[in-house]
Amino acid sequence: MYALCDVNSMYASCEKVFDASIRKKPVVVLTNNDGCICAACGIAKQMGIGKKFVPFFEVRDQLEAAGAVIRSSNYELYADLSEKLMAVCSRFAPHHHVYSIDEIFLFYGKTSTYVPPEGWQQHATNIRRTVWKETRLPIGVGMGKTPTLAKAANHAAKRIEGFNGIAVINSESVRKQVLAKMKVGDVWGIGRRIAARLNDMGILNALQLANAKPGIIRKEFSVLVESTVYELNGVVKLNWDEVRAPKKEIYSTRSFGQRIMDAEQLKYALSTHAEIAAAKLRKQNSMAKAMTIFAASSPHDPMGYYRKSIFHHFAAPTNDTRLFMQACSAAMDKIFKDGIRFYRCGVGLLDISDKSNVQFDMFNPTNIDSELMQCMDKINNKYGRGAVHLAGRGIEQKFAMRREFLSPQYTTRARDFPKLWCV
DNA sequence: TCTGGGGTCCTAGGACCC
DNA sequence: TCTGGGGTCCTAGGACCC
Repeated sequence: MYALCDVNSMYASCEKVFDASIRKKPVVVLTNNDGCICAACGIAKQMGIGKKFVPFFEVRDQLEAAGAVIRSSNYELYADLSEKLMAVCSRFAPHHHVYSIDEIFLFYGKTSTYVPPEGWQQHATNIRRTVWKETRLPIGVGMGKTPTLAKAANHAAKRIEGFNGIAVINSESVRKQVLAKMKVGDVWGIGRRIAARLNDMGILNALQLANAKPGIIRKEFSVLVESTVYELNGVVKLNWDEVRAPKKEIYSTRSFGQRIMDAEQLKYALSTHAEIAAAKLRKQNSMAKAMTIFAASSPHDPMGYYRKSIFHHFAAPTNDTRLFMQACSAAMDKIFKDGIRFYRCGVGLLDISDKSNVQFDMFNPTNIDSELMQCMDKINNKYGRGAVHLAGRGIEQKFAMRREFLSPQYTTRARDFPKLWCV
């Protein structure tokens, strides 16, 4: 059995955890740089405001007229609450995999006969109640025989009337009931494009997709969509190891708070991304043998779109931030161009392999897992990202994010700790 | 002011080489 | 009858997810 737990409009819910005064108001959270809307609480959704990924400046007036509470992304807060959430959920199953900041897969083992003493329905209820009690985050719990069915159940838990946050697909009748009420585009792995083509073929809901002939789906689309068909029928195609497979590419990219036209600042930004991506790489115990480094103007820039990327090979697989930063410096000459209003930049680590499979290179000893990097990771994990960093990313960064509506750092900054007991 | 998210995986097609 | 390389590597962009 698989379970998927996820938080209802995570970012908006997090904003409500420490601020009781906004719990009954429509809350809308913006993306980095206050660019777009990325989350809206249930109340806001009911009012028809807060559509995901609409540019903020286009709907600002409408939101203010509706009396919405507007917040910038307070990523430190969400990450911290996410960690607590994952700790609670993971207590309930022998295996877990954190899938995103607000989603966790639970796996109860291959033996399909296992049922918890209290039964699946009650088990799911217990997870949901415990999470609410210990974190004050509302979650939906979906369970099914495959990851895709667990996802579908989770969708039903939140969207289909009568489920109230919990859905367990453990019989044919429930499976059909849930899938019949689910639009094919809401199935995990079916995006806008494929959904439109499926609709043209007369496949409108998830049950119709489940009943389609796998061979035909494979021919029309891909092996991936074919796997989805099997999974909807309870046949596991995405086994546990695949669900938690290490990443093959790791990126760190961001748009700037303000446009950048200065070479030094661009280099600092790229170095910062190298640092972030490298830490992610080490966290999954991998090494990278290649890297892509890019910077670009805005696609909306009246001067025209400029984008330049540089591909860099390392002599041997590495996870050393210093080498990644050197590659960024070397790429600068080719990427930077005077007069370009740089809007975003980033790096990607490619050609990734597991650390344990990497050979020590006697001519290039920097590829070994250095103690310095391990030490940096330890300090940063304990005191927060950037507690220590290499000088290459600059002391004074001028491209900080725009976060005009930031809530207090309730959990990560001493002076912002909630003081509700004084009220 | 004047605004437009971030991450991962996959692939078509161009550049380059022999 | 008509046609005329093939392989590798990188880049840009699409598709999907949250």
